[in-house]
Amino acid sequence: MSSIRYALLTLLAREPLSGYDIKLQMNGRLGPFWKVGSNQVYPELSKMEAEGLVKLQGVEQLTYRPAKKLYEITPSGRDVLVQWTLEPAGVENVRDDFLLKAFNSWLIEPDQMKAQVEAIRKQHEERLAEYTAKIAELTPRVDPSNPHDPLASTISVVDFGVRYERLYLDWCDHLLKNV
Amino acid sequence: MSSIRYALLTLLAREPLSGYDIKLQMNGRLGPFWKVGSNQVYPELSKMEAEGLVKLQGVEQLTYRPAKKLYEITPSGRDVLVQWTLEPAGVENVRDDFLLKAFNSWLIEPDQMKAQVEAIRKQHEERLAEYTAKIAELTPRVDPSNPHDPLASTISVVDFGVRYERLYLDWCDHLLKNV
DNA sequence: TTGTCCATGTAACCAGTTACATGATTAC
DNA sequence: GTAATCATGTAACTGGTTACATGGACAA
Repeated sequence: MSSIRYALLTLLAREPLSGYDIKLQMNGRLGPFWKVGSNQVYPELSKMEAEGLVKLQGVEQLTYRPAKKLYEITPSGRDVLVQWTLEPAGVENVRDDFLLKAFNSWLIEPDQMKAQVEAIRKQHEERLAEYTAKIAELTPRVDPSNPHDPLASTISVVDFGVRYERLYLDWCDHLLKNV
Repeated sequence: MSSIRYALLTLLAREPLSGYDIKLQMNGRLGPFWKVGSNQVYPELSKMEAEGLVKLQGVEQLTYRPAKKLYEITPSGRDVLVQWTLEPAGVENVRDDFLLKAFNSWLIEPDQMKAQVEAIRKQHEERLAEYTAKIAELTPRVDPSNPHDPLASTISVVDFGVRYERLYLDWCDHLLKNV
């Protein structure tokens, strides 16, 4: 897995953002993505600024509020991002505690397992609803004549999320039948 | 995400293993799981031994080879594992570099993206074949009369893997159509 | 002779989480 | 008066990756 560096550049390639904005976009649910903490975002932005991948576009100061530092991507930052995007990717392992718990289901009673599956199923149902709503919101705003519309890329990724949540629900149903 | 501690106990609950065996089982592909390095396994086993979750069952010494330390789970280790398995789980984020690259697809040419998708698709196809073979191998060995057969739990998890790889392939095909 | 397998382990480093700190403002 | 939001940042800790070290056996 690569550093969060590319995740930051990915968002900045679309629009100028502050560290705080980046945190919101990542920890909110624009796609089934990363989480980041402030301790990663702010130092990384400073580093990238020093390396010229990003530059301070301006500071928004609303008197009573802390100053907001808006960063924009530089041409060289964009190059680095494009370069990375073109590098071949590898398969990532799924790391999900619930899979490990399911692997241990033989240790517990079927009723207990059933309760566990139902609990996780509910949470994934909620995510599915969020992703579906997001797709419904974005789809009419895509410009189909533009092969470089970022929204189309966003939808592809959220679509992955929808498919993933559906798979999770199907799998849960399958477990419930066999338990 | 929880510590590898539970991953180690999960494997030891089924059979006594050495640190090396654990590494092989995890980094090989019994399920779509964790990877671990020796630097995590050996110290963690020592810690767990000190806490009485695990104990040294014996040492296998084949003259010319390094001594192999076999650990087995203790009743208290089993308790801890069962307790953890019964704790409610949360939804885990999918963290896959390729999703981030797909999110950047608007930055590159459709042809370049097509090549990227085809490359990752191939790798996921291979994984699917592995998982399918694993299921075919395990299924006839399950004891259906035993509701606590660990093999059934293993199959459930590998089945998740199969479904996941199918989803990935479908999604790739969908991308290839729209690019 | 170069490399891989066996089996243990250590060292150095990078990534990620949780918690804390500031300080004004708004909402309950 | 308590908590949340905005926006920056630091500190301490845990988790994870990569590389290295030993040393005999065996295969290309």
